[in-house]
Amino acid sequence: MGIEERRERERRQRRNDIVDAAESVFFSKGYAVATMDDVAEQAELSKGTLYLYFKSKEDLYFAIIFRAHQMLCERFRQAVATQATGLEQVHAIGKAYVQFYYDCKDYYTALVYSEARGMCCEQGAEDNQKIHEMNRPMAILIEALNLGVADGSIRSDINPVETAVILWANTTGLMQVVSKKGNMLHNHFDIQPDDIIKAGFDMIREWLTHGVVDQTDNQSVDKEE
Amino acid sequence: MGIEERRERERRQRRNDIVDAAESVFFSKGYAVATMDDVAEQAELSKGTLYLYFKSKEDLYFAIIFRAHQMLCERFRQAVATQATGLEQVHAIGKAYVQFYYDCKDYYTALVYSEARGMCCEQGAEDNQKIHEMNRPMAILIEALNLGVADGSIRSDINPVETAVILWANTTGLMQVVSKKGNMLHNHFDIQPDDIIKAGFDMIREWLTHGVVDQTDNQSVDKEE
DNA sequence: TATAGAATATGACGATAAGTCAGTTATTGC
DNA sequence: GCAATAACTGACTTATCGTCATATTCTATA
Repeated sequence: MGIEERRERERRQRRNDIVDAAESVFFSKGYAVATMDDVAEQAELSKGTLYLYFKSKEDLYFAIIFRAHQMLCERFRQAVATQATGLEQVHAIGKAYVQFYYDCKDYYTALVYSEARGMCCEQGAEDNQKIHEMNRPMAILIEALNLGVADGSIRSDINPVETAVILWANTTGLMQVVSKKGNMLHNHFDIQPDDIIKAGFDMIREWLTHGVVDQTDNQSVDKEE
Repeated sequence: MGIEERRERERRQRRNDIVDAAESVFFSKGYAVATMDDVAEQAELSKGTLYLYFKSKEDLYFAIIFRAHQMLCERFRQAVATQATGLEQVHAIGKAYVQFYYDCKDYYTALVYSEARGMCCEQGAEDNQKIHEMNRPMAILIEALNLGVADGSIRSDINPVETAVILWANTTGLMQVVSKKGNMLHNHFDIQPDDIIKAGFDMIREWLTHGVVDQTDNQSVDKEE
């Protein structure tokens, strides 16, 4: 009997509809200002029903954050797929993160919110499935670094896991600064956000290739002394 | 007549007492959970009085954030004062930031809150005095980088302002990751937060000194090929 | 010293919004 | 058709921010 299955399917669908409504409301008014009544109205449901599917307003935001993670992951996967060497994969991941910021500011904000809350480890995500899902970006980065060390495009004296954490930290920090202080940097110091991002990426690339012997291209290879 | 002056002094004192009370309450219960009634009780004042000195709960938190900025600045100044070369000054600033995190977790949290809100430029700080004060850390960093380029301890092909922004972004990103995901990193990837911090600093140092000719010490100088 | 007026402080109250729950409606199995 | 189960509702409770009419304290002056 497929009734149970259909019920389950409809339940998932309804849940999804609620997240859609929440997204539209949270993104347009802002999470803090938006109310659960707003979401209920948008979803054409009563407020009580929302609480049958999500245990709190923040839990509902978690669902949006999870979507953001999945979207980012998908972009990372695509970025990696287009590049042959580990170094270029790492670079492509970084670019994908920046592009994600420009394309999906609201999802990016949700991601930052989750990082600021220290999710994807202890609270919020009870089941291991989600924990794994949320560490996926890091895993992709580690893979790319491993490949880079193996194919010789990245210096071999690094610890891929440590390096992945550092690159992740650098990139998120960079985007955080650009997104929150971009205007100030422009007004007070007369520098363009894009230049900052480029310089940050150059630094990483230079460091990752420090001491690497050139093979195919002569791009960003050390030539001193 | 010094009455006006005394009034002003007492007003400042009262304001300060309120911030003290708010600190004790916000830090022990957490900003989100703490209520203005809690603060009022701790300050031995009525809630209404709080609003004579601060226009909102968040405004009161701003005052704490400002204290945090001042403390961090002071530590940066001291860090710089103990070092002779620009490179070591930069390193000392980074260490001071990490130490600030370990010594003053609550103030650090307040700082992160302010950065996440994109303060120290548009909202929150109306007067230019405070804006300047809150960009001070960056200014100190730029100074150190300029010195480093001048004294030859730092490579000369960098833009000090851009570099300061990048180093700031890297370091805040690093500490953010360590503070929010430290446990996860330890449990899932078996790496120590301290190792991450060290590796991140090593990367910066190596990059800053890339191509620099050794002079007095042989620490962290390029020696490949 | 007595008092008008200014500065400061109070706490009950209004407004808003998260979260609950007793009751209603829809669906399913028999 | 009907009992049982699942899904849904919206009025209500609770919590807390911020306000404001009122009260208190302080100061200058007669």
